[in-house]
Amino acid sequence: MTLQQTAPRATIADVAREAGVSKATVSRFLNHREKLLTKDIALRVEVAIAALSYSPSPMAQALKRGRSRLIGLVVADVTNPFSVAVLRGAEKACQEAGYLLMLFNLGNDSRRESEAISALSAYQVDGFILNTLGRDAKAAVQAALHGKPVVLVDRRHRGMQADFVSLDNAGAVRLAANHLVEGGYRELLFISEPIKNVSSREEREAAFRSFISDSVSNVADLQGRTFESTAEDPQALDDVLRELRQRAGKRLAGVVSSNAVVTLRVAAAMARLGWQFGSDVGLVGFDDTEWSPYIGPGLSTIEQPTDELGRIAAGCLIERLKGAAPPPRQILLSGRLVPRGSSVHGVT
Amino acid sequence: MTLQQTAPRATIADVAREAGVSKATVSRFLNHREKLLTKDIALRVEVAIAALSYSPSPMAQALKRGRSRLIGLVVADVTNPFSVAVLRGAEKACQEAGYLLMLFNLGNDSRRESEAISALSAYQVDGFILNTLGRDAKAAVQAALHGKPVVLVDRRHRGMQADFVSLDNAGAVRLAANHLVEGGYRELLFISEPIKNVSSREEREAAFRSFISDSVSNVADLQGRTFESTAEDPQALDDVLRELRQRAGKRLAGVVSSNAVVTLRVAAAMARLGWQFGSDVGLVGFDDTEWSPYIGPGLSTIEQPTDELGRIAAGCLIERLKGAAPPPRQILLSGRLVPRGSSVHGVT
DNA sequence: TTGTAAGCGTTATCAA
DNA sequence: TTGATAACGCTTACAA
Repeated sequence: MTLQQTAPRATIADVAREAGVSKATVSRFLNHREKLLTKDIALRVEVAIAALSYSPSPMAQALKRGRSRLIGLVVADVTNPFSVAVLRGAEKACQEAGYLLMLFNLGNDSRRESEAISALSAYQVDGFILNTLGRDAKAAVQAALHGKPVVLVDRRHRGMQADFVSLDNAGAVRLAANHLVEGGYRELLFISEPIKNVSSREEREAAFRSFISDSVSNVADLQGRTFESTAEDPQALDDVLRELRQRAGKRLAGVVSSNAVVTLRVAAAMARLGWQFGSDVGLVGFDDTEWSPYIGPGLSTIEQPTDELGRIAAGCLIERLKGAAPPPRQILLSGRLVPRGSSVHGVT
Repeated sequence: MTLQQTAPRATIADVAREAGVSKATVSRFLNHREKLLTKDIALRVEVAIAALSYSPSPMAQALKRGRSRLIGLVVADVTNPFSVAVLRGAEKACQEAGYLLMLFNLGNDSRRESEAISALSAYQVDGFILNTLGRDAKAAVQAALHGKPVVLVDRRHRGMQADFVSLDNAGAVRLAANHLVEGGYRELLFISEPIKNVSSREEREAAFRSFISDSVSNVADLQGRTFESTAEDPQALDDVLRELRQRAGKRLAGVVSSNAVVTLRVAAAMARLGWQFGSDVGLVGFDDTEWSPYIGPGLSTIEQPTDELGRIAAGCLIERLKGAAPPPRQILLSGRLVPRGSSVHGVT
């Protein structure tokens, strides 16, 4: 009875033997190609490589070179559609550049951030793409990085010198809030997950408040508040929405939800209250998802260029891995308003 | 001006020097712990390790041992919520067992399957979790596997001997179709992405047809057909749905959609037609998503135990990596019906 | 232009 | 019980 009798991978030594040359020659053929190689020797090596269908072991190369062609991706929460979308863009760009992705999902447990980085670091990843809370002890993280290039996506880390790729949060919030105001909504509520220490949430909330205070000169009866929603207490939303309409009185009440997760919570609350988007409460939500068009009268959203974000993040990293060393950049991409029924009053 | 002056990782040699012992001793301390070690030497090593905060290089270990504590995950499409959910379960289980995940996304391009496997294989991954089309040339894939353990999720590969973890498709289809019948729906349509060569789709469609022929003895006016929907021609759905209601006549028309992607397409078509789920067309869709409750009157779904699927898949693999070698298993998990408004006639 | 040999950080074999 | 030493598969001085 034969078990799976798979020939082990051919090594550089095998190729050398097959071609009747030294390992060094094979290595040179692989790495320096045209330089320093006689035509016929090169040919013999090439043939041998093909014959054995040899390809070098990245592990061994990594050990020797100290570079692995691996990129570590740490994600706060693979469940978040935004993270997945970024992941997708990044993965694509990495593959195209011949890098592979090592994935570490924090499952929203920010304490595991340095654990993640150490684990990936141990595997000699050449660089990191971090889409994490950034709450972890900076020192620990920094240490584990060992001076490897990092690009931060969506969330800054205080005091970490690194490329940063993100949505233009301030612009996007203005887009959203302004759209509601133009639709006639006057009593606004910004709903976010817990804001403290998460840069993107802080930026969005701050932008919302500035928008309100900046606009109040033109739109006298405009008001705005913020509410932090948690997964543990979704019901609290019901009360908050009721209060919102109460405050609104005869004016129209509108909500800006700060990501898709929150949007879904709002949708749940609306369902519990028996209210309709648009007529009872206006809504513009961050993150345009595949399902946005089909909830209620269609959800108006701020579409993030997620694919671009992931791609650019990977691009920044790969550029540095190729040796470039520009000063840390901030790359802010604009969001796009996708208006649908949820921000229109008087449509059922 | 000091550049990032990070001390390089400590090596086993550093530890040996620090402790005044040989590398072999340190290695033994790490791998064989209690056996063959004098108390005080063990202590010295332990102290040295702590002092240098040393941890062994998995790369070097992989090179030496031929095992990497890496698991390769190949996903047909990270965009598919089902894949992400499985990914999440698998990633968790792997992390708990001390494995890291290397991710390769096919982006629905099945031709890259063997490319993916070779790439991961080159990095000495210890095993594979495959959630792929399984359409690729079997030989190429098989070769690249090099006899490493594999577990297939959701999709079988013809002639590949491997553990297989999946939803009990037949049972789930019966659950869905039967629910529609009990709700009074009589003219049924099973809508799937292109079926050929994708085992889960084939199984679901076959189960649907058997359900119809099995039930027709009890429910005389029951009819059922199948439609294959493509991303390229979503509009075709409109016609199909119109025909469906036409065929139904006075009977109620119901749809079973075979995954979340298809469900969304149906929702789009319904919106274009101005029809309501439940009253105009009944629906039960595979995959219970976060947004299912909020579309129309709520979408009735078949919930897959995705987390379990991922976790079990990883579990099977890890078991084999620990040396167990049971014959290939098939693990089928049951789906759960989540009834909502879309399968109830007469509710708006 | 090619080959020899050392070394990347481990583990495993053999002596001591 | 511990320590040299030789691999693992590769790259790179240095020699030839």
